[in-house]
Parts: sequence; C-alpha cells; structure tokens
Amino acid sequence: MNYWLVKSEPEEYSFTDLEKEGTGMWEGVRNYQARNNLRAMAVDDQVLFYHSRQGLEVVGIAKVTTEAYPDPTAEKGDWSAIDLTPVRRLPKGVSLKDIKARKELQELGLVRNPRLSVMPIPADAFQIILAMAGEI
DNA sequence: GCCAACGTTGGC
DNA sequence: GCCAACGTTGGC
Repeated sequence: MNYWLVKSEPEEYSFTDLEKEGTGMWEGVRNYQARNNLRAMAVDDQVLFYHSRQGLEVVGIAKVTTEAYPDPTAEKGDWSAIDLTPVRRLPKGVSLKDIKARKELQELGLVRNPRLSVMPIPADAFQIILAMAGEI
C-alpha cells in the first residue's frame, strides 16, 4: 500500500466535486514526474486530496480504483490517467502553513516542489497528516 | 494580481 | 547538446 497526494484547484475540481461524482477520472496531468507517479499507483492506494490556489489545505482522503490507463484527454503524447473515489473528508483541513511548520514534513514534495501535482507521501508523513487532521 | 520557480521549447 | 526565452503553476 502506497500513499500519495494530488493537487487540484477547487475551482477546477474540488473534493466536493469528487464526492458528488463518486468516481473521478484523474486526467490532464502533463508533467512527466507526475505521470510517472500516476503509473506507480496501485488499486486501493490512499491519496490525500489537496486544494491549491484556494484553500491551500489537505481536505480529504481518496483511494485509487484503477491502474493507470492512457489519458483520453491527451491529443498527443504518452500520458496517463487513473480513477479516484472519495474515502472521507478530514475532520479538519490540514493547511500548507501547518505542514510547513512541522519538522517531520519538510521533505514532502508539497514543501520542496510545490509545482508537482501528483507526489508520493511516505507512510509516516501520511499518518502525521491524518493526526493533524484530527483523524487519529 | 504579482512574481518566483520550474519545465519545456527551439535556435544555434 | 547547450542555454536563453517562454509558458505555466501556485504561494503569497
């Protein structure tokens, strides 16, 4: 079981949108590192859902329901998509500010490379974020 | 809305 | 193959 974090601008596609949809196709990734992360995902991997630009916080947990498949929105190039389904909304959002303030979370891609849209999260960091959200 | 950081593109 | 120019992302 691996853990990931995906980012979306809530204006584009929010966690609430994913909850409404039930299953959401995670497509449109046009960055090789992010694509490779999508391809490394397995069914049932847990995914933190982060709102960028507005919100700036981790709002919920989703899980992966498909292996990576060719991105149908890609007109050219070799891109991938996966499907996500919501697991639950976090009791309270975990803000970027709070994440940056945690010594143990300084190595996260979110902190080190804020532009990467799909990134792996170490299991211990995942647990820390859940604890910060009041989940544990 | 601004701008820094990063990735990509294209001229040489 | 290098690197300057450009476009995009996302925190502030």
